[in-house]
Amino acid sequence: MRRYQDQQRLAYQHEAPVNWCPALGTVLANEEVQDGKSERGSHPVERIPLRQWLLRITAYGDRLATELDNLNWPESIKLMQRNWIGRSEGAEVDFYIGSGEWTGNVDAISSFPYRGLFGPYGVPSAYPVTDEYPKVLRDFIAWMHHVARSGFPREPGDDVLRIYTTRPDTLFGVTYMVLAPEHPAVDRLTTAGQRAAVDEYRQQASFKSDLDRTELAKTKSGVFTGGYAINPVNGEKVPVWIADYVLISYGTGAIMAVPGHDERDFEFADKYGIEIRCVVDPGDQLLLQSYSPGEKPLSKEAARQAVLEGKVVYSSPGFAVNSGRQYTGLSTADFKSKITTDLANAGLGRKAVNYRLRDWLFSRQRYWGEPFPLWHELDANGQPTGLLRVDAESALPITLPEMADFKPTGTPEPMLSKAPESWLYKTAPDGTKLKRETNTMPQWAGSCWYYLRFVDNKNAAAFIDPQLEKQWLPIDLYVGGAEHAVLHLLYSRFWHKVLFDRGHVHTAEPFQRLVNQGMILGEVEFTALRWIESQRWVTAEEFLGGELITPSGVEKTESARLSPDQVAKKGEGWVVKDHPDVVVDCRAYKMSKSRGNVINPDSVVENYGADSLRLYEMFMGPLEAVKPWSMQGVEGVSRFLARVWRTITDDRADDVRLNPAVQDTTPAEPQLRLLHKTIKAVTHDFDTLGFNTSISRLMEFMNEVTNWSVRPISIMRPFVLLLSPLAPHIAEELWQLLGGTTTLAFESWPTFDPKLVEDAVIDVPVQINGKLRAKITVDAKADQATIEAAARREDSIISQLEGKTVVKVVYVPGRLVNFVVK
RNA sequence: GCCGAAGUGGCGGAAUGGCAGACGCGCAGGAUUCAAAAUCCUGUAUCCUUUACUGGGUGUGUGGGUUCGACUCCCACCUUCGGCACCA
Repeated sequence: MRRYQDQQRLAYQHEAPVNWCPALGTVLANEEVQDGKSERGSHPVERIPLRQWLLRITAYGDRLATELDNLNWPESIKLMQRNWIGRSEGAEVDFYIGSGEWTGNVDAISSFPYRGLFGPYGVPSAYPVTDEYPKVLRDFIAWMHHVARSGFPREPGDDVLRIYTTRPDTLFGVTYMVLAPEHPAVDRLTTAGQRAAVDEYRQQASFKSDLDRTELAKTKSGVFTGGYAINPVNGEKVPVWIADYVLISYGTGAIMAVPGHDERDFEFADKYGIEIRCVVDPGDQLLLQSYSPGEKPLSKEAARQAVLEGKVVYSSPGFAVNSGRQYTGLSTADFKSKITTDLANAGLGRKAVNYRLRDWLFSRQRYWGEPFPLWHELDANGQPTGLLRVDAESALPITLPEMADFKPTGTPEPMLSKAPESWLYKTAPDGTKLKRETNTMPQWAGSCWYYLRFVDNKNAAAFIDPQLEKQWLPIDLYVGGAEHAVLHLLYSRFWHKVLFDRGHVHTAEPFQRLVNQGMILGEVEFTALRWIESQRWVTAEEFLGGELITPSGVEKTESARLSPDQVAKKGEGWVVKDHPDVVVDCRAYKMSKSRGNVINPDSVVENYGADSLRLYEMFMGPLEAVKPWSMQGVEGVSRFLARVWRTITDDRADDVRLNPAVQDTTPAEPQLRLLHKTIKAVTHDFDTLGFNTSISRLMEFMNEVTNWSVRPISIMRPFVLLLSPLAPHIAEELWQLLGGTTTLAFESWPTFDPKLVEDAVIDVPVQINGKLRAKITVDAKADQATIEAAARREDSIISQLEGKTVVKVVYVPGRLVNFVVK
């Protein structure tokens, strides 16, 4: 009972190889490791076995994947999460291995007249089994008989290898099996003759880091264990190998290998000379996906022939061949569903779902981080008994102890194990000695629920008031970076669902709409290659060589930065101004310390002010686009804000006072029109998150206003309101100057009068065959006949229409007139 | 290799299928100034044409298509950026 409960818990301890990062002094979750390096700081990550805390996020894998569907998120982020979760459907199948000791005439197994799962004579036990067959075959038949009656066992027995496959339709194409090197059945299967080789391979595999495994992904390696298993669908004996291309942490850590229809298996079988058997006929379709290493593309029919002969791997759907009487001829999809049912009925397999997603490694060895509210029971000798106790709610939150030194030591020992004894130990009322859990939570623990706490952050009785939760959540719009796609944005969805299941929040999803702001890159850089020794530029011609042979030997190149006035545009690209044959690379890079292109916002604030920084970031381009930084761009918006300031204040006065041109008068109609058009445009742009265009609207407004000798207060006040979300500090000051008595944060957003945004006369472009030939100015309410007639009066139109026949006139009300002529 | 996003002046970028290049930067010329900074004004895709800021051609990565009309929609390709990468 206790063990079953522990198997279901959302938080559990588990000993397994984990991502240990010595430089950060902590273990990391899979999501925090990229290309074998830490996501923060790019430090090397090793795999070492450690007992760690995990959160059972895989239990939510299905919901985390399917409930993405109704969210208003970028499709690319949804896809990244779905790929990371990596749900796949297939089947688990047991391959019989018996005790592992196969004595007697084992070759006879393959000549045994096996007729498939449900041949006309029923299960294999219907065949006469005599002593001439080896013991393992008799055991196999007895086992088949047994599982046919008792059903597929919940947990695999020691006498089978349980595999997971998404292609049960290729069971007849199995020519070997592969276990992960760490698989528990390896010992039992390894024969005396193969023992040394197997042990050596396992040893090597255990030292390989994730990075090594990826780097070596090009070439497969493995070792034959010497052992065999029996394929349940045809009774064949199948050699069992170990190889590190099979991962212990996915599926069952064991696979059936079908080299005819799986590229990895094909590569492996090709290398080790294992039989490749075709069981899927591609027919006349999808042959483009077939793959033939090191050879020229084949014609359609030749490619099909190569697949059928097992010379080329084919992993797409098709029609079954060589798959026994019941299955041959079936389409891949039909085959899958039929054999899955048949296997289940025979107790040999079952439908199964697997996830690429792994449980979330949730403990860290750093000092900073929330301590776990857990105590380990200690026995009389001070050793942990393995039993845990949980802190009472009243003891929460657990605060970190005061420690003089809390820098990471570079060992996996948690920092808190050096905490003062008073913090570390206590005795329970029943006399049991207890020691605190000394791991801490990762930084994600806080970001998983901060948005809930923000709503009600002073509440001492609950983490959020249920009424407030109902009122404020879910979050309508969440702006965040795409780099959190499979980190924070996945983790917090998981926590939110747990809270939802327990009734603490009323929606299953925390963030309704997600917008990814694009990354800001460093300033654009010009770089060109230079020979290190001679410091000469590498010309386009030399570049193809890559190395220069000089009297002193081989000369290498380095890349060097150029200033904008050293380069010139030439055709599509850039070249060095003084050496037009030297190609210059022009692009912006991700900000990084190592590249030295980091822009510190503090120094921008210091030089230009927080409003300029904010306004520039909004003005750079679309919110979601990746954009390079430009100091000159900051200067531009800074100039705009200065112009706004001078337009409203008197810059010749010593103190801050209103510009004499700003007066409390009735605005003229053109002034009102400009204001209302601006209100309309800015409001629209805010709704669509088009902040860059809303700022250009404000700039256009300003370009007009600076020409006005009288600037009515009733025009300037709404303008300041429009500006305030983008440049709040300067807006606030101007607001007060314009007579605002309280902060403009409490003012309501200005509205526009529809009558004032329509013009009385409009310019209508006139096209001939879709080309612009003239523009006419007409009354906004003019009808088609009037506009067409006016267009025909234009000189340029008259001359263009001369001698031609108007076939058709396209008129788009208020937009354009187009004469189609012959 | 697989998946996703994006390609428009010297640069960042703008354009419900309807005037391509708004707005800003940069650059050039001018005003102001003893001078400079700051500020203000004018011009600024490209080629041809004209006494004329005249008129015309070309032009939104490449090639096709749909349409009266395409930066925008469809097909194929190229390039760049981002993500994943033995997941059976």
